[in-house]
Amino acid sequence: MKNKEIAKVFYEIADYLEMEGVAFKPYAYQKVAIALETLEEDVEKIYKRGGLKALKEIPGVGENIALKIEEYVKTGKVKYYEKLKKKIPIDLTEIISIEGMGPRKTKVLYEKLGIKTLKDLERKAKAGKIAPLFGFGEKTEKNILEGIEFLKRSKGRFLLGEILPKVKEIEKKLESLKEVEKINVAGSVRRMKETIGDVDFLVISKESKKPASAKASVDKIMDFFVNLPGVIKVWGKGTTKSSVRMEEGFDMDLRVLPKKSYGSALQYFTGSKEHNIALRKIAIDKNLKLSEYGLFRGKRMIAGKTEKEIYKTLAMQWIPPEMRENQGEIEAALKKKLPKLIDYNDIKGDLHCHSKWDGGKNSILDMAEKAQALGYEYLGITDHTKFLRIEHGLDERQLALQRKEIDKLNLEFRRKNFEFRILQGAETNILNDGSVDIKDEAFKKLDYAMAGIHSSFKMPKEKMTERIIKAMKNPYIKVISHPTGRILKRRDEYQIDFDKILRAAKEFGVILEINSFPERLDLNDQNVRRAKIAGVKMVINTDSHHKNQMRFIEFGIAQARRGWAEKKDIINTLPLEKLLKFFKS
DNA sequence: GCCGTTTTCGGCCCGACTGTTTTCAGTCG
Repeated sequence: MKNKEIAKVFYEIADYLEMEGVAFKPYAYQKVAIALETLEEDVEKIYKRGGLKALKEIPGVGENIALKIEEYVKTGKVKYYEKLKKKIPIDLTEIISIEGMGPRKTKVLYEKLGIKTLKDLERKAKAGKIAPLFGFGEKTEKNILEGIEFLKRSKGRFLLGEILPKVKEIEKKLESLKEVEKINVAGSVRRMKETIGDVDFLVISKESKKPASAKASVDKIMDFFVNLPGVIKVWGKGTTKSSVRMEEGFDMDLRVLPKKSYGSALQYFTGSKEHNIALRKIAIDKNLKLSEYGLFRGKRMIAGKTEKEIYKTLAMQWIPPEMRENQGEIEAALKKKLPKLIDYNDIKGDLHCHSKWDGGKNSILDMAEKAQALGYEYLGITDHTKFLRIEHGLDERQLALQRKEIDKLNLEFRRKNFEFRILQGAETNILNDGSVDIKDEAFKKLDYAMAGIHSSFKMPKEKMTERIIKAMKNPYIKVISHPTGRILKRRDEYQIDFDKILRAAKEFGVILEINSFPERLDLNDQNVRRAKIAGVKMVINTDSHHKNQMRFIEFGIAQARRGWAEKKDIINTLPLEKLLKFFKS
């Protein structure tokens, strides 16, 4: 699947063109990059099936871009892009990933100071060479250094959302080998942590009586692993462990294990380290020894074939991987008081989705059909409101028109006896003074409303907290979307007093969102836990701007589980009627 | 560079914020 690679090239072309000050073209390239990223079908297949003509049917693809896609499919390169890159040979993507740096500033720094990489940038900023430049200043220089620090803190880690699809794909391939009897992903991927360092696969190879054939079997698996598409470097290849680097930049390990200690190895390699240390202490207290090879009494192995067996032998409940952070889960498991976590198929509907009305990719009907395919009972359309002009925010008149469309679709569903309902919500904007940007009359006609911060992120803590709480007091606001505003690997959360926010949420019956978007995951696991303890209800949404993003719900559920949330804590596990009642209360 | 239920040419990408500009350019959502 080359869609993502080509999208990346187009994104970079857009940045380069923007750097050159070209008007409108960057927009066209960006648009087509987004279209490619969310395209379900392999663009290479589309080309092979129908040539340039078929490519041009992709929205945003015209004559020129179709030719560039063709060129990439055929040669793996786009000359136009190579030319741009040659003219200004800098690591553009890396530099503009710093908050506050864009293509134009990058160009100035290249021309005046010869800055090509992040390293150059850091050196020059530290030497105070940037502040004196025309158009720059002390503050810009400071922001650049802070931005670099922030990037360093999250460096070497990848978003779960970026990695998991790839991991699942590889897992499937390995699983289909006839030499593989069992395979699992361990490590932080299995714990569904928001960011991932590297990926660990554990495998049992098919047992054989003859040592020679057993060895051949392992060799086969290892060969297959180090030759997977996308492997750019093989760190090592042995009979029990192989290690590779993928083109995306992350490393993967594969271990082949004996059947009898598979459970203890899975437990050990799933971690977290802190969880394992605490667990081993419990084993020691019972005069046992726990390692990746098994649970031992003296020299005798008493458990290890499965994870369940290990926890059980330690007189504990089995602990879901998402909880294994030594944050109290071990004590709870010893007392047999683990919460019954929300399950991956407990969600009855997605209550934060955007449609074509506000510049999303799909019509309301498209989104509804996807929701039905996911087995949902309802879908909440929550387009942006008017303050957000760039997102084509809807005004009161457009909301009324949208209501008509939704009512019509619902009528149609009823006629066909579909047990499905589209709800009309809105994602309104919390303005600087805490008011929201649509009139009360418009709120009254909605099924529910959300509010979120989309501007002025850098307010002082007190003011920002007050701003959000004022919005919560608005009787029409039922949900606060992405409550802390963080963007992983890019931006910290805004300054808020989260305890105060929780108290207000409880007092005014406002629901906090767990936004499933891989870069957001906001609330994060820690805040989910705090909200649960405070008795604040939550909702797990995807914030989809395209129907294919609705699958992100998995990541939100995972964060909820990491925050110990149960079904009863999450309002969109409710069936439709109960949900509507809840919104009315 | 793309697109057309206002257009095959002329629109698309708006408004707030920030920092450094004394009247505005760059960045972000």
